[in-house]
Amino acid sequence: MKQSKLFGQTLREAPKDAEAISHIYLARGGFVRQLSSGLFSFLPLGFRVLKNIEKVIREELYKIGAQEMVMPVIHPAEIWKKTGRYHEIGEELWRLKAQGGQELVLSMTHEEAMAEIAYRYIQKYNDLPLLLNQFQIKLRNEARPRGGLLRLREFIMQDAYSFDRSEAEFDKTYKKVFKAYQSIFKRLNLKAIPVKADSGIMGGNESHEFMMPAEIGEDKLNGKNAIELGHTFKLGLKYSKPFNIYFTAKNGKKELAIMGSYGIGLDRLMAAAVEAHHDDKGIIWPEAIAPFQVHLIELSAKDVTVKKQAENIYKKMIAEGIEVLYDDRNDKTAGEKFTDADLIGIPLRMVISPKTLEKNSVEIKQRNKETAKLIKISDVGKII
RNA sequence: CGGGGUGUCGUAUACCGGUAGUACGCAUGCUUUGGGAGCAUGUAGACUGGGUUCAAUUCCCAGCACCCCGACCA
Repeated sequence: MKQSKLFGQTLREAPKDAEAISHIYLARGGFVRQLSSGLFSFLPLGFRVLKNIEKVIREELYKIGAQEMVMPVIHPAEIWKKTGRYHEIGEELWRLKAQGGQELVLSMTHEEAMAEIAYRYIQKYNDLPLLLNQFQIKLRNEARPRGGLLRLREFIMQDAYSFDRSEAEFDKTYKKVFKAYQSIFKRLNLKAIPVKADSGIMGGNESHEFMMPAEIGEDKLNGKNAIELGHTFKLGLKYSKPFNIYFTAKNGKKELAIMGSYGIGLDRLMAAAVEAHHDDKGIIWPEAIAPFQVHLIELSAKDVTVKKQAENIYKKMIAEGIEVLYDDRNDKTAGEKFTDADLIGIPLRMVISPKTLEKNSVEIKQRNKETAKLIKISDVGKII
């Protein structure tokens, strides 16, 4: 991607409403744009991060056999009445009506919608165990959205649902997802401490929250603030019963499937990554989710050779499938390019200028390191 | 939902009961290019409604929006 064409703009000043460091940097870097309270648009840079987060989660869940699908965000109120949650949940559940009067709700989570599917398709012993996953919008009529992306009215959630034949089988599944979640947070270089939690309105037997210590967090962990990155639920028969999710066991008898659900908020995870990885100049993205792998910067002035070399390197990297943001802007000074690069936070910065070209080299610097070093242009391919 | 606060160019802000200013951005030109460049010329703004007043962006009231604290929270 050529930066001269990149949609979005870095800002010297954060919008005055932004208080959370993640909100400030994501807004200043041109990753997101607030539409309204708790509602954000993702600009190209932010969207790339979001998609990378999705990719990491997808890979880890795929490893444990999750199948991906997707369900609607508008549900008939009927299925929420079936479990009683239509009346248990207050204003946070958005309710609306279709033409003709059908009562609908906006999905704040998908247990009901999933149970409705499971009821139809789970029939025999061999249909289980089953683990289904989706990335889908969640809508919650929050009394108070806050902290930029930390608490939203609309957000993208990875939510997986498991169905098992016995408690023992479910325990295995639960542990597998639990481990997958730990792998996900590890790949994002986030410290996520699992703690037993109240399952709240989700019901069921037990749940675990994955908590990341952070000053801005709104949850408590050993008396300190923390951000909830994910939540896993042992739902037991809470949804299986009202939705009659029966399978025929080996002995020919009908038995209820045991259900679990597992969720990670992608937007919040993105904000948490910034909260955990930044300095006073900007974001330091974990490699796994950085919007680009390499930030190539040319400081050519009027030196056409530098420009040409930069273009060459850019094209080579593209050809090799390296995700590179190429700062080809002619009207920006070195200082401004560096400042933008620090703010945007791509893990590896590569500078080519008359100075480096004299030595047939480019300068590389990791965003999280202080020192830069020169490498030969011919060796650029090996570094990445 | 209770409490508090704030609404001025795209962004951050200043001042003010009587002509709304600055910086950044953006545009054009010239100069410039290793840590947010210089000069010049442009561009663009008072949340909405009502009240007080000769006159309201400014004071008062209401609404709306946003932020913060709390309650709630998958």
